[in-house]
Amino acid sequence: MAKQERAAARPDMPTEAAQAHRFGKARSAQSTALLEDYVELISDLLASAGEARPTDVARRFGVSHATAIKTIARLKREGLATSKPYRGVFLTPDGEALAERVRNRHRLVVDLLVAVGVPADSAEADAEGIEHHVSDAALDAFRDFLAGR
Amino acid sequence: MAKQERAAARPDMPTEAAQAHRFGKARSAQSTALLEDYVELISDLLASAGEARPTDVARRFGVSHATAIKTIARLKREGLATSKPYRGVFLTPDGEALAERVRNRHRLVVDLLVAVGVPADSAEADAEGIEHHVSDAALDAFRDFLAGR
DNA sequence: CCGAATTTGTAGCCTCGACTACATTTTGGT
DNA sequence: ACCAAAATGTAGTCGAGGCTACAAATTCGG
Repeated sequence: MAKQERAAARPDMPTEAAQAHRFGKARSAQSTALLEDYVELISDLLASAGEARPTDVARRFGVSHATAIKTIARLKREGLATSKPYRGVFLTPDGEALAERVRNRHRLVVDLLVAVGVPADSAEADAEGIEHHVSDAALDAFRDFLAGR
Repeated sequence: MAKQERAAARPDMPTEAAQAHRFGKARSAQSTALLEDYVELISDLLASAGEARPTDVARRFGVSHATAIKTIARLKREGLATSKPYRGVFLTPDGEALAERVRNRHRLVVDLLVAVGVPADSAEADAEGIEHHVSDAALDAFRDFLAGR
């Protein structure tokens, strides 16, 4: 956290609001993280198996099928996926676009982690948690860093 | 949420279960992220102002005081903080130790981001979300990377 | 030192993501 | 073609984390 701005001398400064905003950002990112993961996995399943079934999704995430179905319902509510009863899940154009963005970002994060010396398997696992919190500015920096070496 | 660690890791764990485990890890990290942030902020307030009051904590995080008080109650349940009615919050030794670890990790992440070219203000904001998902292996790598350049 | 403002605490409600248990539909083997 | 197994869907519960509204304690200004 940003304790660079010392509060001792000036207890109530604009930095405080900025800090609150940062925390809010980090928190709300978490609410979309699940949807991003689902969309990415569904996209993968569609590409590799031709279909995405709730049970497969559930198994991949290590959750119960009921949980997967509920989250898929949320995806549908958000306009990212479609499905008809007992017929598998598909992505809307919006869903596909999101999947693509998420995929690229994930790859960039893994590459960056590996580039600074994180072991490949750790990088893969860490990226899973990190990727949802990386800003566009950071992604640009990652790209430049990876290109210029 | 995500309080239950499922999909136990075994040597013969198939890749699918490994993936499920990674996701589970990322999810459960979220559940501790809030506690880490609170502990760090309380530690800062205690150091800079001599006391940590629920209202200050709430304002810094941009949440209602009721939410802050509930989370502080959880901190107490987890053995990280203590408080008596109307008398501010204090950290247990465990809480202080956690705050110290979190502070160091945050600094490392910010330094790493800056080192790979992320603008300082973005780095500070991004670190807020990222820091809770960085493994020890990655932190070691970050340290080496920062040292060797 | 007393009443008003501030702080702190409590209660009740909401959504999300997880679970289990049960019901229903589809699919596959013989 | 049939029945059993697998997949899918539904219902109800729980804790975390958020909110508002209200109640009680503390602190401050006059």
